[in-house]
Amino acid sequence: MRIPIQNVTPECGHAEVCGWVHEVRDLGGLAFMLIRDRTGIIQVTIPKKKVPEAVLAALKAVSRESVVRVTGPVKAIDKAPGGRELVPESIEIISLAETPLPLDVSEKVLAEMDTRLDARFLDVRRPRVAAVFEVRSAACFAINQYFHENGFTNITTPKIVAAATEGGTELFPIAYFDKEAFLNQSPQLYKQMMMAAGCERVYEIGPIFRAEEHNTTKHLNEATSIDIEVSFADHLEVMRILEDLIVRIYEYVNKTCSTQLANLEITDFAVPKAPFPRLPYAEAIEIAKKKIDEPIKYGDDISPAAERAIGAEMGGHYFIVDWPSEIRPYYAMQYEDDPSICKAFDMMHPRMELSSGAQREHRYDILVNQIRRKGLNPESFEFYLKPFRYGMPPHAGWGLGADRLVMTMLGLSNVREAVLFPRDMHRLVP
RNA sequence: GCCCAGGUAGUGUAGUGGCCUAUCAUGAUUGCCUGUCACGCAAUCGACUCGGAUUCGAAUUCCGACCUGGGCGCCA
Repeated sequence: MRIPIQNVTPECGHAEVCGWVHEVRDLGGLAFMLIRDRTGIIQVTIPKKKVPEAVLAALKAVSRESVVRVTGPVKAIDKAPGGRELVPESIEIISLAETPLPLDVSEKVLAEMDTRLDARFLDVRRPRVAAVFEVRSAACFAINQYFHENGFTNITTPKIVAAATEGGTELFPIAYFDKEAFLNQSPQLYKQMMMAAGCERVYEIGPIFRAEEHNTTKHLNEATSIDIEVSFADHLEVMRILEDLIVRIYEYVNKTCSTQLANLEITDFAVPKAPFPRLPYAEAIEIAKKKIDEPIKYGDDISPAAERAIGAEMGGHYFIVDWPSEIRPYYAMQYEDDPSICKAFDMMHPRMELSSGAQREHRYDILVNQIRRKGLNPESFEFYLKPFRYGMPPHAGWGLGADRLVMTMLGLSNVREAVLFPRDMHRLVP
């Protein structure tokens, strides 16, 4: 029976371990072989005069990163790493790795991102890389748990859609039998439709696709979005849900991922505190004006430099609220007393935007007017507008970038670090 | 799409016109070595992205292509 390496102790007496050959050090009459599985590394010590002929043959034939099965007695030895070692009765080479390797798993020489992504399967063998995806998995678990505890229904919406439903971003066209179709940029319209379906509280974690030719460390053409929509809620209520969720994710990672955080050399993991500050857009612009040189005025989008300047001032997660209606989508609800601003918000990490959301306009006539005022034709929105004519509750929601969440939580410099197989302008393989 | 910086052994690098038969590290191969833990020692192997131009001479300068990193723009 195979034992995970972290569970191998002298008390086991005898053990069988399976894993990858991390390193071999041959001292002559004595050799050391380090075996790694996802739980840890164990030293296999081979006194050449005392082990079977077949073990010597395997030692000679094996290459780094080959998969092996090793059996033998476990001994407590102070001078061995972890205080224990395995003396092999048998070493079976299950899968011999070719040499040389496309990158150095033992990290003596660090590879560049492009090289790493080309051989991602080897890259992820590095504990510090695996740790990112283990933390990402823990975060996903915390998210699912939070939503289930809070009465949300998990939904799955189509990723193949007929038309550009929101305008703005470029879509990827695909061949769909004899029709034109696209990869969906957002589940926005579908989750709103689920409000008309009476589901009241829905969430989805899924891929979104954007055909923008951007070339930055925080944009990808395929991203993972965490989306919610809540009936009978306003923007303030879904903002509370969002900050609550962020705190929950950080707490859960902090509680369950100490090994992974150690592998990532993160010693100061800080759980943010709710509530996050609410910074009106107009004030955000004033901060940016004071701190950076470029010309900024009310009504502009917030540039990356402005985002960083405001983030430095705020020092932690925060919301930007009360956005000008003209720079938010048609479906954002405007304030009754001042229609020039709307009930939309962005949730920011000091480094970048993580989420945006709003209370939606649920009143059919007003919504149609807002579509017109954006210069769009309501007739092409019929599939979206139809549910609003048959009993649509007031509702609000947001979308949160999962990749950026992991990136900012772990202080990664490039969003590609947080995605197993990132898709950008240049990369389609593997 | 624009701008900037790059492309040298499997990996990561040094090298600004001749001293390059190209540096160093890591790796691979072989040999020696009984407590390594980035083991050590010795030998060997392995590279200038592609095409064109300038020049007596190009890794190095110029032009073009392709590729990569970063910034900006774009990004419901």
